[in-house]
Amino acid sequence: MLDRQRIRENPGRIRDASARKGSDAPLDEFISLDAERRASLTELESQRAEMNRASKSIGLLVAEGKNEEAATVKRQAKALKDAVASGDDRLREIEARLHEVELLIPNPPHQTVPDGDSAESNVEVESWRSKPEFEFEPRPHWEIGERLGILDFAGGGKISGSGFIVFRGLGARLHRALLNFMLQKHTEAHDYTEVYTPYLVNRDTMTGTGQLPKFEDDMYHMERDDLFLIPTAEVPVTGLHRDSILNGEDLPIYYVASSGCFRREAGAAGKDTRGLLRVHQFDKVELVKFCSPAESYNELETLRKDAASVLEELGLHYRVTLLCAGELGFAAAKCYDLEVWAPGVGAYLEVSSCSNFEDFQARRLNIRYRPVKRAKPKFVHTLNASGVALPRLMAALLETYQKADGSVLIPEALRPFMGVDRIQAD
RNA sequence: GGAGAGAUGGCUGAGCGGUCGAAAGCGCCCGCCUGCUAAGCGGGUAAGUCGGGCCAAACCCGGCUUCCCGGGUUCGAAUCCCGGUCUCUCCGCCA
Repeated sequence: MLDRQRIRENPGRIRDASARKGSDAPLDEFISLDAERRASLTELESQRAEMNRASKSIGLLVAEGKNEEAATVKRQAKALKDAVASGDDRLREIEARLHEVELLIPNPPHQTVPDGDSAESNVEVESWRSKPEFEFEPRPHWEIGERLGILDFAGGGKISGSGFIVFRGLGARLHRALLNFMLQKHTEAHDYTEVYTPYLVNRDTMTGTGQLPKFEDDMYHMERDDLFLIPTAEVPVTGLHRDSILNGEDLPIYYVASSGCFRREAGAAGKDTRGLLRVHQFDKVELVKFCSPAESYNELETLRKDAASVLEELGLHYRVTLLCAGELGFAAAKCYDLEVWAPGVGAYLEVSSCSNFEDFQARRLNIRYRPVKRAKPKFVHTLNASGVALPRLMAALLETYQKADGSVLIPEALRPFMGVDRIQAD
């Protein structure tokens, strides 16, 4: 959600920005509704002021015992009441429509975001180490996993359907080890506060971070309770400070949360879906920051480094791309993708999106802070990054550390969490 | 799931048809006092929005809205009535 005044004063700018994102935001409707709202608000308020004055004088007249005069004013007030009521209904209707429309306007991209409408226009900004060399043909993780008996795709399909996965034995332990490794890193080395949140959230929370109303089809929805399964911990963690005024001295606030993530992946059927590449349920460690507007772009850079440090410690080759405007999410102003190299699949896998939402989510969620004591509250900036998504990380890890004999070496950093230094077939 | 209690400003908490945007206290801010500090004294301290004071920011003035949310009664609702949400207590159920 954008500052209404910003749209009002610069509709052309916002229109261009939406176009860069490839969005057909209903700006004309917004502008006319906004004008209509302000006109009827002014009118209604003057009517209401008149009525308030009348009511107040009745109170005074009654107190003075002038009952006949009070009765006269009462009759006048009754007439005013109807005018106010109808004006109020009209305003409410306009406001509701205006709000619906404003929720569909995307966050404009930051000026450093390149133009473009496909992944080809993304800009690689960094690359860490190089692709590992193999003396044999590296296998994809689904082959490695099934040969070792640690990934059970059939089991997931049987109990839930395609796109659901079962980890077994050391595979399940590797899953747990990776989560613990990442959580420990972010809490101890990077000073994030760990939180554990609900996996089911209400409609308001889902709207606050921008998933609703546009992307309802991508979400699992519990109709009976009108609750949604979270697609990322970003949703509950960012929602944590909804409707509050934070103390400026407490900023920045850093949170890390490990959670299950649930995505219907409607429309993505058949695309990069093999193995662990695209599943309906996966675990992810998420980093979320709340900070002042002046700091948010610095925070974005450190956020990205914090997320990438996971890959570096695990010795996995990755690259960082700056997303072009057309690839940028609805709510983000700027976003880097972290892509880890999976030698078996022969592709870079997106394991983290590091985004600055500026005040877009904060406005929807009404999260503000006081820069200094007694100052007016301002909206915070919110950021988040995966640190990182688990299945694809595991895929890259299995493929990078596979050996000719089919076993997989466990990287040094992970051994304390695994208890073994290698996974091999029984 | 059943029964009961509650929801008021940054916090605690009073108010239970009119002058209440709301007592009092805490916290915070400004000032006074005092070698310094503490204490004391005086004052100020909710948010949003619209309009005006200047074009913008700060600030000031005025209107409107907001005492969990929605609806109703009334000229007038924090206060009365109805519905809902959440919190707490007890019972039931349950990992």
